[in-house]
Amino acid sequence: MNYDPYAFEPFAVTVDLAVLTVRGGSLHVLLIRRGQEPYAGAWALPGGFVLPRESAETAARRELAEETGLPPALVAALHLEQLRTYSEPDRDPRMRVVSVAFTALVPDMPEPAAEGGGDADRARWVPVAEAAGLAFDHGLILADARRRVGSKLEYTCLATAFCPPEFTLGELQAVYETVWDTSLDRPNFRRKVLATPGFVQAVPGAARLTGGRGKPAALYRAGPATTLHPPLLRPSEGPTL
Amino acid sequence: MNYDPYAFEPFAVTVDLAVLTVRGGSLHVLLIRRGQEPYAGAWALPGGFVLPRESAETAARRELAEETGLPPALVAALHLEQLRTYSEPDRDPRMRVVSVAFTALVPDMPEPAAEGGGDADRARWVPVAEAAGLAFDHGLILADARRRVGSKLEYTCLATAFCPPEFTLGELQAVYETVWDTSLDRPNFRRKVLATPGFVQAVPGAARLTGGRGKPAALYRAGPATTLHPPLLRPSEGPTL
DNA sequence: CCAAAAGTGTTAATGATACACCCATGG
DNA sequence: CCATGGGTGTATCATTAACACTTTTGG
Repeated sequence: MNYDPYAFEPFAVTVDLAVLTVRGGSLHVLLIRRGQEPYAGAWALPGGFVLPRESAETAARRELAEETGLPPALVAALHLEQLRTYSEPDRDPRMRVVSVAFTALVPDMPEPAAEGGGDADRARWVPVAEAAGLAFDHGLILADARRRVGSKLEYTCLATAFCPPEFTLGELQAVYETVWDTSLDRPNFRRKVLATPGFVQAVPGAARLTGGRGKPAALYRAGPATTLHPPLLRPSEGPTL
Repeated sequence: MNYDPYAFEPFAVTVDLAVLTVRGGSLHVLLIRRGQEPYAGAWALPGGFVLPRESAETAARRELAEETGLPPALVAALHLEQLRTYSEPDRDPRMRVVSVAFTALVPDMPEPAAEGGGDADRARWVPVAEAAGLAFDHGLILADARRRVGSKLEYTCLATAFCPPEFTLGELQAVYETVWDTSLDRPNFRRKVLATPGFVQAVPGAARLTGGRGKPAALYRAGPATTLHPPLLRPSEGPTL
């Protein structure tokens, strides 16, 4: 164990973020269009270098704020979770780059471009189904993030992170249906959610007209619970984590 | 995004391994006694530098083979899984070290010291209950590993990784009871395991005298399944992952 | 025969599934 | 008044949990 800082070819340490949201019935990911080689013109996950005095978590929030126009308050509060670290020697053609990948879940929001600032004009929400040919190994990272989010919905209360502060049970169900790409039985979903203590809390008296037509739906807020016991298993297939 | 390799203070990238086993009714972790400062004399997780042309996974197996006397065949085959990456700026007092932590599960085996070679004489199995005051942030890593393993037992077939190639259902149940620190109902455990296709496969005709007394138990091998559907939930508390 | 460990059976409670049905709103 | 989405009720089935019981071995 030799700790001379210059004993080895230096490693660069970066972060990459798979920021997911549910928009109009399909899962979207926040991508940046690359301006330089390699992969110039290709879409990539937002990310960048970890600075000498930063943890990876801190760097992830900083890069997200810099590269996208997302409001700082949202970036500070959003649910950020380590996915895994990607360290294949040739994942970046220029030098040795080890990247710590994170997953973040956000409610639907306007295009980041609208907010402006920094590199935000190159950031866009892209349906994951259309996110092929990403730069570096970002396609792999995105696939891992989807798998992870899908299985976390089963046994955690994470789905509320995809919803605005106040949401209807129909919206919450749409999150599950979008991420899992299945349809769920509404009455059963509703009972399951309401039977789990601390998953959601009713907002007294409030209601929202969802799509113009139909009965106004009651509003709920995310509750204090973080785990789902027993879990809400998706139909027929097994989680892979 | 500047990719000059020397633009930043260099980061060292290391791996740390939380290698767990079940021995005599309690969970043990493989530790190395440190020979040099800092933390000289303290126990630490095995680990070391990622070399310039290695992935973290490769480095983890190499370091494990070098630092402990574990047989190379076992090291090559063992279940190794990324836990998470620890990147707090001051986690190592000497320089900036980002560490990718892994968890490995192995069946009970002799003390690595007996096998000799390398630094193996400083490696030992220590009950996790007694593993306090570890070097660096290794106490945190170990705690994270325990949590992760506990919740993976719920929804994966991973428990067989703690068992020798052929094992009894009593031994498998002991793995669950040891990791979760609970007791399980034997008939129900048995039914659950046998009802999950591909979890275990009976070894025809074979039987083993477990503790001298009692009826000989049938032997099983790990099956091809990797996930448990529905999960085998531990009594009363929620997983944290 | 007794203790210990493996293995089988039975029942009640719990949770999941699949529906049928009613309510409130906009057009 | 009807289409649409929200919300309730209920019968049925699968899974779990609790516990009594039988079997096979060593001392």
